Amino acid sequence: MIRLLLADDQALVRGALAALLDLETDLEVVAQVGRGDEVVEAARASDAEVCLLDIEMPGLTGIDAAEALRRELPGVRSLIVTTFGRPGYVRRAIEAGASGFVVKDTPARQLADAVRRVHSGLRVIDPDLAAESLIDGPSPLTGRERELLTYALDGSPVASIAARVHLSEGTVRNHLSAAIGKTGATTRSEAARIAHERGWL
Amino acid sequence: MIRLLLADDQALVRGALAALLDLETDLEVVAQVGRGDEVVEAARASDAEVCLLDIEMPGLTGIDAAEALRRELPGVRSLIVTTFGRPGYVRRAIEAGASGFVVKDTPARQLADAVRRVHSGLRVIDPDLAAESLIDGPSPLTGRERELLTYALDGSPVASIAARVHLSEGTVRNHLSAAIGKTGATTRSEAARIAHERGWL
DNA sequence: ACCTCCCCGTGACACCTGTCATCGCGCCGC
DNA sequence: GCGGCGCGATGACAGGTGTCACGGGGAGGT
Repeated sequence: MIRLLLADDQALVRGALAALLDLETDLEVVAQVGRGDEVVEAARASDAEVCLLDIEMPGLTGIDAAEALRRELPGVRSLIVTTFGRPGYVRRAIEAGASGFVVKDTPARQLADAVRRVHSGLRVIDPDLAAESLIDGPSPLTGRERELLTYALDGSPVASIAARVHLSEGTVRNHLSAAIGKTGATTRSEAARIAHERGWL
Repeated sequence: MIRLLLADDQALVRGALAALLDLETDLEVVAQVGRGDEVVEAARASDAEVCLLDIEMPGLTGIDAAEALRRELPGVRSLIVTTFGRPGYVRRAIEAGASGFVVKDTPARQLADAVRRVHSGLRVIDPDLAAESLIDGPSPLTGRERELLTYALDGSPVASIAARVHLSEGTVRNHLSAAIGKTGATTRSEAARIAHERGWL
């Protein structure tokens, strides 16, 4: 009997996944949480063996939760199950110690298998995503560029970004100009969108 | 026995919802599709009574699918089940003839109840969303403004938008300026983001 | 020590953008 | 018929934006 923890902020999806996995005779959902910062505690309390983690969650990212799990409960394995197959996510998930990475596009019947493989110590990574994350490599953005791009995501003017980070307007424009060059964009908001799609933020 | 059709582009979620709903003794999932433009055909072939429709799907929006269902198979009721509780979505869903609107945040056990109510002819609408969609009213955007905002969503410069719709650069700027005023934004990409969040696109 | 890279800043320049006033056209509704 | 409104367009202007050249400082590697 493999003991599972589910973490997804959408209650309906969480409950549905639980129903799906409980149909398998060798799997048992022993905990469900809706926030990333409740994962470690719930995993400890429920004595889970494998944690299915969504990435976009309040409190803590699924990737950060995987890292916390590796640190606090090294015996527990994590499997990232997410909507977005952003190449950068795969890389960061693996670096965070996750044992698997599947997108929510995969057929339902393959999920249980993925769980079993992860439980037995194997790595499960969506092959298309693995290839994609290899070809465009790691993020070329520096720390500042990444930060400023996240602030540019909503289309704020440079002046308000500069105020938020306590920097000169010129400096902000310089960093963003560099980011625009690295993403192949022509506008800061286009650059922000591209970086976001690739999981660089 | 209530006959259900599930439409969601994420295979895992679709399968999981099927598992969840099949646990109910009075419900039966008789069809599953991953595209909006396959809904009507599948509903007819499977003789479904209630259709659970996600909004964001390839081919056809869940809202448009609901409209097509009302036109082609008036006896079939639709229940929108979506990730995003954008106020404008609720309004458009109701106008398209949908009988219900729930977000994927709702507890799993309430979904089956929502299905039963819709099947019995009642309307099921998330109360918070209903209130929200009343207070900020219908979209104030004109057709052109809406179209240009969708092109502005990715942060394209005005010049490329103008080229795509075969309009003068000045005209595009005028329309976008109007949209910026109506959304309370200060930048076209901020306006695009706001309009998108409210379901005006 | 030297080089490289990231960070922060300034100044200047060309270009893009948002706003406004003003025009003409066509389509409704009253 | 006349006003209102959406649509397309032009011109002009202030201010925002992207780019480049050039500084200086600090951390890390050889």
